[in-house]
Parts: sequence; C-alpha cells; structure tokens
Amino acid sequence: MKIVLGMSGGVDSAAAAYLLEQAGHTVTGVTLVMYPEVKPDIAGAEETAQRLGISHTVLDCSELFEKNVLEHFARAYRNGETPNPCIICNPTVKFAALLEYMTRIGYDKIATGHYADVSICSADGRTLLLRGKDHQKDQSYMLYRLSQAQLSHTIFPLAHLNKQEIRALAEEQGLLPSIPKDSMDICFLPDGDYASYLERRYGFPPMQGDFLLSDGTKVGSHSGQWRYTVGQRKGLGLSCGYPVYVTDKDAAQNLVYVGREDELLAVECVLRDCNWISDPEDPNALTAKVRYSRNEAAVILERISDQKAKLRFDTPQRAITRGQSAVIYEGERVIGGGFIEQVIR
RNA sequence: UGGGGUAUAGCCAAGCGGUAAGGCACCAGACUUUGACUCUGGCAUUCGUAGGUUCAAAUCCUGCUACCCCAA
Repeated sequence: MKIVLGMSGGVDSAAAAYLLEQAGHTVTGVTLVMYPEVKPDIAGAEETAQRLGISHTVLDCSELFEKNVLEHFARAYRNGETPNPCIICNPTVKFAALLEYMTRIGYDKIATGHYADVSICSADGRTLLLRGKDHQKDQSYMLYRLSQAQLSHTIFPLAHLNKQEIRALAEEQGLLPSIPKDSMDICFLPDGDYASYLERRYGFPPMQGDFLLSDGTKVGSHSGQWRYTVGQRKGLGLSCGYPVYVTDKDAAQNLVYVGREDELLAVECVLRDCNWISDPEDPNALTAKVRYSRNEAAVILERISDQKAKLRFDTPQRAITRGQSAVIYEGERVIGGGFIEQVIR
C-alpha cells in the first residue's frame, strides 16, 4: 500500500516509518507545521526519512490550526473551561491534513505514531478505535473525535508495541532523534506558559478576582480565572494550613472557588458535542476517563440526544472539569465521548 | 503610659536549659502529546531587639521595641 505517515521528528514516528517500510509499503513522510513560531523538528524528520530512503514533505497547517485549535483554546478559557487542544487538533488539523494530502497524491492510507489501534467491526463495517497494546502509553483518548472517514483510512503501526520495544527498535536502526525531545507541553507554547500567551495573543486582561471557599469566605486574590483549572493545587499561593484545590470557577464573575480535596469529588457529568464511534455491546460494561492520564472508572452512559449524553459513575471521580473530554470505553474499544459541559456533585 | 498576654522561616506552629518538629506555601527534579494531579528532593547556623546568668539559652533574668486583651 501507499501510505502517508505523519512524522514529528520524534522516536515514535521514526519507528513507525521503519515498521511500515519493513512491511513492504510505499511510505512518504509528512511533517505538519502547526504554528509558525514553534517549528517541529523538521531536520530530524528529514534525516530519518533519508536514512530509510523515503520521501518527505513539509505541510503548512497553520491556518487550520489557528482557526480550529487556537480559537477554541482561547474561547474555552474565556468561558471558564479548560480545553484540551490535542483533542481538537487531531481530527480538525492533523488527521484532516494528512487525509487531504493522501487524497491529493493518490495514496491509500494515512498513518501516525500514536499508541492506538483500529479494526473493522464485522457486524456493521464501521471502523473501530482501540487502545494501544501498551496501556501505559495508550493515546486513544486523544483520538476519540476522529471521524469514520479518518479512522477507515488510518493505520497505527505502533499499535502492538510498547515504548521500550520502540526505543530499542529505534536505537537498533540508528533512528534515535538527535534532539532527544521529551516532555512536550502544549505544542504551540514551548515555555508552557499558556496564561501569558492568552494575555499577549488574545488580549485577556489581567483582572483581579477572588479566591472563595465554598461558603463564600474570601481567602485571597488572583489575577484572572483563566489561570486556574479545577483540581489545581500548585500556584495558588494560598496557605490555609491544609492543601487547597480549585473546585470550581465562575467565569462571568471572575471567581475561583477553592476547597479541600474531597470537595473535588463528583459522580455525574453532562457531555456535549459527542462523537460516537461504536455502539456498546453490554451497557453495563462501560468505563470512562475524564482526563487523559490516570484513572478510569465504571460508568453508566445515558444518551440524551445524538450530541448530548450523561455519565454516572459508580465511584466519585476527582476533579471532573468542564471543557475536558470524557471518553467512554468498552474493554479495548472506544465507544465515543464528548466535552464535559456540566458537573453534578 | 494602670493591669495582663504574645513575640520562632511567606503563613500556622512545636519546643519549657543541652545545641531549631510538623503542616501550608514556595523552589527544583521525575511523570505527562492538554490544563492539572501525583511522586521525590530542597527550604531558619537561627528563634523581635540589646545585655546578663550558665560549661551550655529559643528556652532563665533585665532593659527596649511591636502587637493584642482588659480596665480607664
């Protein structure tokens, strides 16, 4: 097959390129530039491509990125939500651009170095999204908004490997990136300082507001609700004798509520703008993640409409946060998910 | 300007003559394709200040200063 591979310049996509080559595919690498000010490791990707003898192109996606990801990012913070740009970026920019390029040059499939998997449902022919075999590194959460058009044309070469195997493979083949870029924060913010970015780029004005306890007692001042997110402990500068966490925000009044850790617990939330990939086989066997990393818990899914749904957890969840995504799983399969619109304690 | 009390790191706070607990905050690192959480490590040569007693004082004594409370 002829495959368009997204190449970031990192280890994962390099290993993916190697694996596709080994499997006998014709591969062309594409490095996407999302944000002019922060370039990916184009040289690294080109070097990898050269070493493997595959062609390589750079595509400028900055307009798509600006329109879809950045504007959504700023809007969410303005509304007191906490956005997850990666989740928006994948379907609207990354996979969209790869698919468009694939079509343009007459290739068959697209591929990325994500830790996830796809398979065809024998019953209805839909393409299912599955977790990567390495559950520690699984990135299916970030991909739940992909469309059928995207999923059905996608291959994840790293689906069955774990991080150690990939590192070993890359080392063996001399594909370790010259710049060992690890820990990336938000990709368009090299310094990770999103608050000053919003202020600089989107004109968020420093605006003094109160830190309040749940009973309304003022315990301090902050300079803008967008600087905080539910569940946050560090950086509040509040000394109450016990750790205090952000429990809620009121964007209209620029208020940030704080409290003890147990005040973060909630059992229900409402989702909007849902994307469904497959129907559950057993409605009582579902689990959900309300954030990318860590815990996943048993959940009852109630579909209110095509776009809306409600989740009810067996056990209270910590820091369910408006704007983040809840992704529902059945075993290895991603059922779908949506943006958290409302949290019910 | 009578009486009483308290002064220990940014905040709270243990210590009661033997050479500065702990919590919160903060900082650094680890983890992490979001924001976060979490974990590990760091964080008072010094106890309002000036003297004195003692082998030894944050701890005892005295002066001073600041704040608090009760009386006027």
